[in-house]
Amino acid sequence: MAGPDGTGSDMLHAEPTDSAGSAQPVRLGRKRDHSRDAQILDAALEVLAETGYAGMTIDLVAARAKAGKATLYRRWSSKEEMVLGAVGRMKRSQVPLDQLPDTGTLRGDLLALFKPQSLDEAVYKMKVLAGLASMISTHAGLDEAVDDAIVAPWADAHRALMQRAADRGEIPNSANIDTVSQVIPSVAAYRALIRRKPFDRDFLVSWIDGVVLPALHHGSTGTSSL
Amino acid sequence: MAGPDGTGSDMLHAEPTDSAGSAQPVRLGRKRDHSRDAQILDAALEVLAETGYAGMTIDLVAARAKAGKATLYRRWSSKEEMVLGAVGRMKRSQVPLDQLPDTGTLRGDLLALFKPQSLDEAVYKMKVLAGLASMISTHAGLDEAVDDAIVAPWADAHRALMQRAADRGEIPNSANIDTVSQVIPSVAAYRALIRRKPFDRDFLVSWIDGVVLPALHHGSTGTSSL
Amino acid sequence: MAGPDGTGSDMLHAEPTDSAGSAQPVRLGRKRDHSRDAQILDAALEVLAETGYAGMTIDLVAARAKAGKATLYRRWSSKEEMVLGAVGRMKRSQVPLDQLPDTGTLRGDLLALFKPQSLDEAVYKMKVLAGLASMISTHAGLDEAVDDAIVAPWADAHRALMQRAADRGEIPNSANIDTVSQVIPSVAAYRALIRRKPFDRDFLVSWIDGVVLPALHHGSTGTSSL
Amino acid sequence: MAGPDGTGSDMLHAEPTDSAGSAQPVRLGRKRDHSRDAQILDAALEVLAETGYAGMTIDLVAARAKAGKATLYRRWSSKEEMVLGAVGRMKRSQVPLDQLPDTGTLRGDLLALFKPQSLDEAVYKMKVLAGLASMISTHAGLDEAVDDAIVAPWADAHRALMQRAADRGEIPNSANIDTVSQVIPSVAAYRALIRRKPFDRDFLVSWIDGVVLPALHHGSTGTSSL
DNA sequence: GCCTAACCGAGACGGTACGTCCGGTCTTTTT
DNA sequence: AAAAAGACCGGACGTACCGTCTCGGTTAGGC
Repeated sequence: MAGPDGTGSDMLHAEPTDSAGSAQPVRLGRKRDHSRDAQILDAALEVLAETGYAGMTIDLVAARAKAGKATLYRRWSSKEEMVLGAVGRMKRSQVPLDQLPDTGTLRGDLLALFKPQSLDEAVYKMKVLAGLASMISTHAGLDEAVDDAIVAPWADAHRALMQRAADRGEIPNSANIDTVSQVIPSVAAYRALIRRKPFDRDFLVSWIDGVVLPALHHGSTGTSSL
Repeated sequence: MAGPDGTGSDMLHAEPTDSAGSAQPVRLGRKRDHSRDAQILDAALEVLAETGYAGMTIDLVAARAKAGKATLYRRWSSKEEMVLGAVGRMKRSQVPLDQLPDTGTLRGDLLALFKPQSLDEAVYKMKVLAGLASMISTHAGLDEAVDDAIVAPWADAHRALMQRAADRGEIPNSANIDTVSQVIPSVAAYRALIRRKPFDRDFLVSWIDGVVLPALHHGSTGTSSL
Repeated sequence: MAGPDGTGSDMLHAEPTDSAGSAQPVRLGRKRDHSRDAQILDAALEVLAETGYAGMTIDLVAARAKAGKATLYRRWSSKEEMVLGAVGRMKRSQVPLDQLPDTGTLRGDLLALFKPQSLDEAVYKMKVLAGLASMISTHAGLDEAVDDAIVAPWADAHRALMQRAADRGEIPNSANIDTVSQVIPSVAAYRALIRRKPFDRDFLVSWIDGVVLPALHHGSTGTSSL
Repeated sequence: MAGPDGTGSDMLHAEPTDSAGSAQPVRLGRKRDHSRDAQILDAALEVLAETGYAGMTIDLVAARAKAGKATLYRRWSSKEEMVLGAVGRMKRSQVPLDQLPDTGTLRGDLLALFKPQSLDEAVYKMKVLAGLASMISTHAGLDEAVDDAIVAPWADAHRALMQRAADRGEIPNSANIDTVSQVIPSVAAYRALIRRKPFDRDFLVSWIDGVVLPALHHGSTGTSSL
C-alpha cells in the first residue's frame, strides 16, 4: 500500500505519462532522493522499537533521520502508511529459505532453526511488531504485512522441513503439514506480542515435543475417524 | 502519577487495605462511590469496542458515563490505566467453567464449546482487545490481564474437557494436555488480534482435526523417542 | 446583598415568619455558628490581599479558616457573594468621623488626616480593593460597596473639613465643596487601583496645593462666568 | 513561561532584534505570520468587550480569529499576556492629538472635546478596560498600559488646551496645569471603572465648573500662601 | 436523658477552561 | 522542484477550580 519501493507511490503529482500528448514528459527540478527512504524507515523502526507506535511521533522520526516533516509526508501520506512501509522493509532481511538446516531428523531440524543469530533478529522484529500492534486493529493491510514479514516465512520454513521428513518417511503422509507448520509461528507470535513472555528454547522444546511431533506422527483425524 | 489529593496511593486498589494496625483508621470526607467504577469502565469498554483505543477520548467516556473528567482521573492516573482497569473487568463475565458441554466424545465437546452465544461474547471481547492492542506493547500488566480475561479461561475449559477424555480412556494419559489445551486459544487469539481474520467453524474444525486430536492421540514425544 | 451580618441572609430556608399560620415557626437542629463568619471573612480578606481575586480559591479560603467548603456556601451563595461580604466587613473599621483633626487651617486639616496609622490601614485596604478589582466589572452592587467602604467616608471627612473652613470664612461660600471634596479620594483611588503607584505625602501635597485649595478659594464657576 | 520551541525568548517582542553582531543571521523555517497578531488581538478585544475577562476563553478567541490555540500560545505565554498585548494595541487608535477643538474659550474647548464619536470610542475602551480590571492587580505592566492607552492621552489633550488658554492670558500662568489636567481623566476613570456610573455631560460640566476652571483661575497655592 | 434536625470538616462529584502536545498541511529559504 | 526548518489549524490530554452533594460526627434544642 503505497510503499516507497520505486513502484510509483508518488502522491502529489501523477506519473508524467498520463497526460495525453503532453509537451514535456520529463520531470523538472531536483530529483527525489530515494536513498533517504531507507534512512527514514530505519529511523522509524528504531523509534518504533523504542517507544511503540503511540510514543512514536513524526517529529521524532524526522529529527532522528535529520529530515523535515514534509519530506516524510511527500513519501507517505500518513504516519500509518510510513509504518506500513517500514514493516515492509523488514521482509527483505529474511531467513535463507533455501539453505535450511539438515540434521537428519525433523526434531533436530526444528531445533536447529532456532539459532542465536536468528533469535536476536527475531527479538528485534518482535519488539517492532509489539510497537505497532495498535495499528493492526485500525489499519487494513497491516496484518497481512506483519504476517508476510514475520510469521509466514517462519511457517514456510517449518513446512519445508516437515515435507522433507514426510518425503523420507519419518512422518506419515497423512500428517496435516499445512496446519501443523503454523503452530509454532502462531503460538510464538501470540506469546511474544500478546503475552510478552520470552520466546526461549524451553518453550520451543515443549511445543515441539508436546504438540508438533505428536500431531505429525499420528496423522490427520477426520470426522469419520470418531 | 498520583492524583492531586495528598493520598495519591489508592489509584488502582480502592480498598483501604488497612490490614493490621493501620495508621489512620478514620477516612474523612465523602466516600468514593465505587459503584461509579463499574459504570465508567462499562462506558469505556463500549467506546473501546466502537472506536478503538485511538478514537476513545476521555471526554467521550466521561460523557457516556455521565461523569466528570476529574472523577475518572481520581480513579485512574491516565487513559491507559483506565483501559487496564476495564480489561480487568472483563474477567468476571466468564464462560461457565463448571457446566461444560458433555457430548460423549472430546471432538464433540470441543465443537460444542463453540456456540453462538459464546461466539457473540467472544466477538465483542475480540473487538475490545483489538482496540487496545496498542497498549500491550507499552504496558506491563496488560498482557497478563488480556490473557486472564480471554485466553486463559478458554484454555482452562479445553484442559478440563481433555482431562475428562483422558479419564474415560478416550485419549492416552501420556498426552501433553497442558500444552495442547493452549493450541486453539493461542492460535485463535493470534488469528483474531494480529491477522484479523474471522474465527469461524471451518477454522476450528481444521485445527481440531489437524493438530489437537492427532497430538493428543499420539501422546507426548520426548527426546528419547527420536 | 446577602451579607452575613445577622440580617437573615440564610439562603436555604426562608424566614420562619413568612408562611401564613405556619405550624412550627421554630427552627430545629443545631444553630449556625455565626462567629465563624468573621473568621472566614478575615481569611478571605487575607487571601484576597495576597493573591488577588483570580488567585483566591474557595478551597484556599476554607483551608485557611479551617472550615469546609459547604460551611462557606451555606453562608454565601458564591465566591463573589463571599467577597462582597468581606468588603462590607471593612466598612466597620472606619476613620472616626466625628473626631476630625483641627489645626486651624484647612490645609493643615487635610494634611493631618493623612497619618501613618491611617496610611497603613489605607494601604491594606487598597491591596484588598486591588485584589477584587476584577469583580467590580461583573458584579452589580460591588462598586457601591467599595465606594461606601473606602472612598465615600474619606470624601465625607474632606467635606466636613471644608465646610468648617467655609463656616469660619477661610474659603468663600460659593466654593463647590460637594465636588471638590471628591477630588483627593477619587484621584487617590485611581492612582492606587489603576496606576498602582504609591499614594504618598508628596502626591497629596501637590494635589492639595495644585487643585483643591485653588478651586475652593476661587469659588464655583458657572456657565455665565465665561 | 517559554514556549515548547527551544527559542522561548521571542514571546513579547517578535522582532529578531539582531541588533549588532547577531550570532545566528539566518532564521530557517516558515516565518511567523505577524499579520495574524493583529487579527487575534482584535478578536480578543471583541470577546473581552462582550464577555469580560472571566468569560473570555482561549478557545473562543482562537475560533473567532480562526486560529489554533498553539498559534496563540506561540505568541503569548498565557491568556493574561495575550490580553496585555491586546491592551497595548488600543494605544494606536488614539484621539487626534494635533487637531484639538478651538472654540475661543477653555471651557468651550473642554466641552468640545467631549463629542459623540469620542464618546463611542471611550465607551468601547471603557468596556474593554472594565473587562480586564481583574488583571491590573496581578500584572505588573498592565497599569501603565491602561494609563498609556486611555488616561494619559486624554490628560495630554487637556494640558494642551489649558496651556493654550494660559498663552492667550485666559488663565494665569501660575496655574498648576500639569496637575489640573489630570483631574477629569482620573476622576472619569475612577467613575467608569470603579463606580461604573455613566460618564455623561452633566458630570463633565459639574467638574469643569466646580473644580477645573476654579483651580486654574486661582493659580497654584503653595505652602507659603497659607 | 434521649431524639431529631441542622450544623460542621473533609472531600468526592459534574462541568468547564487552561496550557501542552501531536498529526497533517503550508510556507520560507536553501540546494 | 526537492530539501530542512518550522509555523499553522484542529483536537485530545491531564490539571485546577467552582459550586453541589455526601459522609461520619457533633451540637443544640424539644420532649
